[in-house]
Amino acid sequence: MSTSDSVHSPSPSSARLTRREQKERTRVALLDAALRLLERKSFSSLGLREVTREAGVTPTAFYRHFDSIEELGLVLIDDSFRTLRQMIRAARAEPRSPEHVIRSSVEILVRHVHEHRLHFRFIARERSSGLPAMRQAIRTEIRLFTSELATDLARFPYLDTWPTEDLGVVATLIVNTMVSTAEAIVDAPTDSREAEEEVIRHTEKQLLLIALGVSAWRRD
Amino acid sequence: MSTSDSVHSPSPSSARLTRREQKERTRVALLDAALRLLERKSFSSLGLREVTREAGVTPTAFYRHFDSIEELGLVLIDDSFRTLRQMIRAARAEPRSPEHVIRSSVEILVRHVHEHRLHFRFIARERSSGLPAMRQAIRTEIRLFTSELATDLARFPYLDTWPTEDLGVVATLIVNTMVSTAEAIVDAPTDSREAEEEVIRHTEKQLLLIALGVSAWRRD
DNA sequence: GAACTCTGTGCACAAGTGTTCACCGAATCG
DNA sequence: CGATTCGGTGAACACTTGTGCACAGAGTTC
Repeated sequence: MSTSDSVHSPSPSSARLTRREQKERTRVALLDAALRLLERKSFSSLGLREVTREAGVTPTAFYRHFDSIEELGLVLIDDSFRTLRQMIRAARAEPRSPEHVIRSSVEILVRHVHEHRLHFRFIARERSSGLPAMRQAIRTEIRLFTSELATDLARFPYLDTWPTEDLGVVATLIVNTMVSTAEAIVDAPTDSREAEEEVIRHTEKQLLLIALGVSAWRRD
Repeated sequence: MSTSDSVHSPSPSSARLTRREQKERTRVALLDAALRLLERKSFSSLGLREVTREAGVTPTAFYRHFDSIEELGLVLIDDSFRTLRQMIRAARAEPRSPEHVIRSSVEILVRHVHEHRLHFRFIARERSSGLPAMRQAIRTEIRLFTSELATDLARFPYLDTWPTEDLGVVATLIVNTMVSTAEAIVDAPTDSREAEEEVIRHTEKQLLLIALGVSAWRRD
């Protein structure tokens, strides 16, 4: 039990806190605790008391921050997708020489999955299992990402003449591949470097295959 | 509450039952009840009492059939994959003219998802969320399917010269696409015919794209 | 500095959970 | 037919859960 420190007795680093700071501190403590527990459990089996116990807070304190665990879950999804959007922005900012776009995209994905492992794990878990509200939120977020990718694709020469539907099909295929890759990395044991290298190699080949298919598409 | 019929008072169709029959009957009643509940809940939040209540049986009766709910879950996975293997056998038995292989494969997948909606839903849910034992079981089953597909691919002309690793990459890509499609269909509202038509059309295009990519692969 | 605000506490409660036990009645067996 | 087996019941247990209420004590405001 390492959670013996009460929230009331502040850590030695910060002598005294304003109320806002204090409240925010236990709020993130609750969110972190939940995320930590969600590494091993699914959200639907997550208990309010369980979270507060992990956070080192009484159950009743929970209600000062959230009306229910569902609400906390939605905040968690929001946070998770915030980091994912950061990733996408990073990927777009990258200087994109066409021949290295695949390698660098996969590299960025892998790095972000490692840096925000718990967030990705949580999304992967709840994507097809969670409460309807969560699944909906996740799905629309992924859909949004997909359509952004489609408009990005439309900027490439040759692809700019494609109908939007077909661009969407390609984008969906790419996103699905990326999602599978992310899930594979999250599920893989943390230490096995070579297993991950294999996943990366496979993903790059799959994306290359898709790219080849695209360039052969209307050549009949 | 339509579960008022006790298991003890046999349905009028079958006057008297042997003990084996009777036991098997409540066993499948438990499994069916669980599967029914799992359409709306995730397995980790499934309670023993909940299942027995839905099945119209006392909680203690459960232990006459399973040691725990986890065990019931594994049986459920087994059953689910039994139907999936049926599907694969059906797909392989189909006369496979190369130009229609995509259309017929997708058609078979869609039909089976509809006929065994609850099984597919269950697998989709627990694939990335369930207990470790379940996830492991599901993953190895999908992996097995993938490698079978890879050996099938190796029988095609032109592909028979490919290294097994690359065949595996292609097979994985195809299976991922199929899994995504199955999930989309299971999640879609049951009535919307046009939404499903769109999913089918997209899937076929994606598979065609992959096929094109494959045929362009070593032409550099 | 006094009055107030608010975040966290402690206690209580009803409801639900998994599991054990003795028991019952009908199918099975000698 | 009598004895036995066994799939079901019902009551009881020790817990855990979510939630409500009164209260404490530190931060805030006048």
